Amino acid sequence: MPVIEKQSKNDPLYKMRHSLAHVMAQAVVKHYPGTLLGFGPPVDDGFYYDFLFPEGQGISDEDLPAIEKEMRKIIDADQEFVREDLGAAAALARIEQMQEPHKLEYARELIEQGGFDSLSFYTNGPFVDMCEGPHVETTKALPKDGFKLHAVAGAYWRGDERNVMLSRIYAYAFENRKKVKAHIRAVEEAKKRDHRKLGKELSIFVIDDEVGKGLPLWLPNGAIIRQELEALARETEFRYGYYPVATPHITKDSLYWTSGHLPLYEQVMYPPMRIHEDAEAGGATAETGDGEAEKYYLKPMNCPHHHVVYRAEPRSYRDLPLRLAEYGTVYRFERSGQLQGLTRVRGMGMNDAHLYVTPDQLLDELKAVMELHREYYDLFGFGDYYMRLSLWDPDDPKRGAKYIDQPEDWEFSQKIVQQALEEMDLDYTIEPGEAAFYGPKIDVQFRTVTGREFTVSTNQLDFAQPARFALTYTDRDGEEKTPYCIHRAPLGTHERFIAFLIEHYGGAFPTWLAPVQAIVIPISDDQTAYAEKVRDTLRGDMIRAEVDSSDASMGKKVRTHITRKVPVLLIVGGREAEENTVTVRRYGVQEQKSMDLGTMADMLRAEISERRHVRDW
RNA sequence: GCCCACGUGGCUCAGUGGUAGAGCGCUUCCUUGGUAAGGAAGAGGUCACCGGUUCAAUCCCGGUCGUGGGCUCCA
Repeated sequence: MPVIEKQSKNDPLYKMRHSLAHVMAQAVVKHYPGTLLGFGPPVDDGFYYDFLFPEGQGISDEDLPAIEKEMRKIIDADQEFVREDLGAAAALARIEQMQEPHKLEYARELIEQGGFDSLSFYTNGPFVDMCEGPHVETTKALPKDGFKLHAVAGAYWRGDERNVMLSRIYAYAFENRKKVKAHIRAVEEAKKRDHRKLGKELSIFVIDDEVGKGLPLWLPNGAIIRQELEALARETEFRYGYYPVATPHITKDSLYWTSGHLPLYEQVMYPPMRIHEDAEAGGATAETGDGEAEKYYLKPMNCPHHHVVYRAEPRSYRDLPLRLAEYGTVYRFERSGQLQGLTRVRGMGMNDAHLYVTPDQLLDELKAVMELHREYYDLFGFGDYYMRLSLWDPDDPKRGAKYIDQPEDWEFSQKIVQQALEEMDLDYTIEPGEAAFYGPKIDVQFRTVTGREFTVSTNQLDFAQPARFALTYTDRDGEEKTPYCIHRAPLGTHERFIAFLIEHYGGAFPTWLAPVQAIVIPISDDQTAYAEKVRDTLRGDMIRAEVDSSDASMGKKVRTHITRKVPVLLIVGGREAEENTVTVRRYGVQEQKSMDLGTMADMLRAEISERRHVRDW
């Protein structure tokens, strides 16, 4: 079964990082007496530890070198890691004596709710920590130059913002100095592919204060990429039997009461416009205190509107599955600290669709949705992603508040979603308790070049919303029945998806997506007319071609357009003009070839229309 | 929103308690050049914004806004 397994704790790197975290904590407590401890686990590229500094004290990047120095002293001191197991009562007494309130809280939870009857402690030198281990034998086994403290960040105790905010110190940690250096270099290297940097260099988008944070403006280059993606979706969805719909950006509050987004989702929605139709003034005026005003919200999701489209006409089982698609623009009031380039924005164009299906169509439709993902991701050449199956948690004491509490619906829908994944032979992880409130989810996870994981596509099997909207179809037995709804968004949102495309290709887009597909470079002004003819020939084939008629030198022009990652450079001099040919220099290819203009145009057109992501001529 | 850092011409970044500089880009001129920077001249900044300290602030202090790294949440 292709379920992805989590990493082992006995991994030597895990032990080393975990032990270094203890060493760092010891160093921090020595420098800042009275500091309290939080958690300090290993992470993918090192470790962190959370601290609560004494009142009035804080820490910043400038303090890190001193802590590193202290850590090296501890490593040199060759402290032994000694494990001790204490029964519940003794363990609690021990922690109380340590005066570590966070550790105490966690220990109580482990004992009272986790059923632990003993807890383990690790001591190295003067430092004791409640910890399940394992650790290295002595600090001497730790690489003195294999770590680098690199960031200070705030982190709420237990990740809950109602709790106190701790100071987290992050460190990179690897087997040796060379590997740390290599990692830091890789991080620097990755920054060059960051979509924010390339987005600026390649004039794809801007985010301007005066428009609003999280509200990107698409420059012509970016708008072209959006159009190409929409064309791809339109064609693909047509082949898969979807119908397009279009719905408005703003909507009265009542729709969101029906859908259940109000009040549950309200904190993520822009506040409503309150509108009072003013007959005398012949327009609308904003109202504040008065209950007469109608409230309109910017839509945070497309599903309620699609449900209304479904409801607009009587439906028969013969109409199902009914697949309604829209690149709908939605707005979500994300907290300012969450915003990040194009990956986290407040206004976004979503590749959305809702599939209304009968129970016996569910499996095939889910599989078709998975196939659609595969088709798209193969087209783009994506390999580094995984599916995440989010289920409900029947053991959650608060499940009634978190989920529609209909166990038999959960059992049925989870089983069928997992079956679809299995039958499509996809790799996936299982995340209990992460489901949507109305059904299980399949998210598709990608990583940015800077290592952050994001959901690109989210898909849900919804057994609850159709009933809220009283959606029905007449079945063959004449009964009115409620359909299931599948939410799917394989291309996610334009914003996030294009961010990934920029990083995935390092800005060197496949020709079909490239804002400028071909640049014609005349060698001298004498060839301007021929260059324009070449350009116009290509434009006749709907190829985005331009002539560089600036008075820069040849070498300069070539350099400029390579820097802008234009897929095809066409050099035309006297010889080409005479022979009706072009000299082709492709991005990333050193050697060039001379080709007949018509032949070149045919090959380029084919590459674009087939949306090839490899350069094979 | 909260913690930490940062905010100098379009971009990348120097710099100083006495009101600013480079490279790239841009404009103009010369150059008509066969594949990753031809040459010259020029324009362009109330040093994010507001307030405070000071004889004097871009530089010091406070606040605001924005950006980046985290926490949480999510497409």
